[in-house]
Amino acid sequence: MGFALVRGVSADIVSVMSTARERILEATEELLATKDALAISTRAICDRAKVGMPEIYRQFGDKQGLLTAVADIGFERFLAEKRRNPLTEDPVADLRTAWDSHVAFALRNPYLYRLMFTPTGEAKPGAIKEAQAILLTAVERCRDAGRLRTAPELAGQSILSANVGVCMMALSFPALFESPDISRSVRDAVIGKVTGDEREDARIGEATVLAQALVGTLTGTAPVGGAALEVLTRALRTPAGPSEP
Amino acid sequence: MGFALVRGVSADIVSVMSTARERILEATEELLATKDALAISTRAICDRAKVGMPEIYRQFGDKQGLLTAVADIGFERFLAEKRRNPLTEDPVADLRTAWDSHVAFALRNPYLYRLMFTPTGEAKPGAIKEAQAILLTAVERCRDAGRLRTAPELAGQSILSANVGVCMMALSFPALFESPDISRSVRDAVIGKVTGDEREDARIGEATVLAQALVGTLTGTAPVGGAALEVLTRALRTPAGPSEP
DNA sequence: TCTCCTTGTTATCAATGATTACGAGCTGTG
DNA sequence: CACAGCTCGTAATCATTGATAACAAGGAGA
Repeated sequence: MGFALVRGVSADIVSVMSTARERILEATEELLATKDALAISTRAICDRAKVGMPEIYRQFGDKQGLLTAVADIGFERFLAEKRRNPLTEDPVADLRTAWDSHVAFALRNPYLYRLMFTPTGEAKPGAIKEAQAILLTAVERCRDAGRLRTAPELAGQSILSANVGVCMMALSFPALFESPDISRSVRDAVIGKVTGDEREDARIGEATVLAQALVGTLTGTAPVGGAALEVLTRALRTPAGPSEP
Repeated sequence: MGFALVRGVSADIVSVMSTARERILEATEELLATKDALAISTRAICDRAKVGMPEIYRQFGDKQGLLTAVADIGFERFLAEKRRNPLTEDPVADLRTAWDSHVAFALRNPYLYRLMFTPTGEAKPGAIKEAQAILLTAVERCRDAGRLRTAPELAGQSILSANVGVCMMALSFPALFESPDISRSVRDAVIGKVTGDEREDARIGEATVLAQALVGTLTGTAPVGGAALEVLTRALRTPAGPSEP
């Protein structure tokens, strides 16, 4: 507790000669591009940030504190990247592109990603809740479009868990698990299950209506009409049948 | 390279006064029950194992080497537990119980699990391939039962990735992600997608055959026969139609 | 000007991973 | 039996690293 104030409010020259705190964060991020978080020494950070060792502890209290702050910044980038993805009129497709952008981020920043999603010790980055919130709104767009089978919270948690799993395996065992096929497979499975697979729904729907119409007509209990008639006429135009190979 | 031999072949008294190597491994596992792997000091291991510091380096060359060996032993336990699961006549249900046993293991041995599935640095435990192999045979049992839509390798990789993701999120963010619902949701999504959801397949299959028969009959291009006839008569016996609410 | 706060420097501590040197004790061979 | 060779244990030592303490420099505001 007790974050040091940044020299009053006169943080104008920041972009030119950034404050010590920012330089430390930046240096840590740069080192994270090549090394694992725990393999980075505080001295290396201080050298690169041109600050003395005590500065880290004055600013972040702890190495853990510094790493947690870096993880939060990582989440900020992560979420900013997701927010840049334009929303289309198909919320389910938007879920899929969000998944792909998640995977791309992980593969592009492996060490940062591990720091963000597998924190060590007690200090968890708080920004994960924000990620969850964004995912939740994306899922709720599906619900509002009538394309959700599950509770939105559960859907979001499921998607995020599976997404992280694909990334972690790709990072930990790249030789065995770094394949776009795996990502696509799991992605379509989870998203498909949660939102209801469009094509299958359509096939089930059409075929079911058709069958019901047939039964109704043959048994004389219900005449063919409405939706059943539409499907029936469409089926008649395509002699191969409503199902595709 | 160059694992030290264990004092000839006279490793009989092992259970009474175990060898140094075994004591070190055992001590590390015990400490892993409460601490993270990187938070364990080699001295603490040596104290508990009643060996001197050089013994670790003589046996494993490195702290990494020791941790990798422990991870491999962890995989051994992990796989032994899976092998104990009896196989039923439903290979898909077996996949689900394997998933659940995986999650249970992770929650029971959090630090060991993290060491196994998110190794740091270059040393990866080789036993992950064994885990993959076991999962592969389980998947192939599904294929042999005609219950697989995907290539077995891809199916196995997908299931394992998603399974690890659920566990890692539960361990890293227990407050937000340690819920059996999430595990079940992702499990059924991935396994269902890979093996084909039984009920949906049935519905699609029946309805499609029925529709094709109808079209064929009405257009005169193909008479109703064989499977279509069967489905048709069954449908006629259940006026509510083959689909359920 | 004087004082307070921030920042930078140096030195230092304790813990830790890793290694060397050396000796005790057992094993197998001549 | 004696000797060489190996495993194993002990102690001392190094370099690195996380973390602090002590103190000086320097600017902002009363």
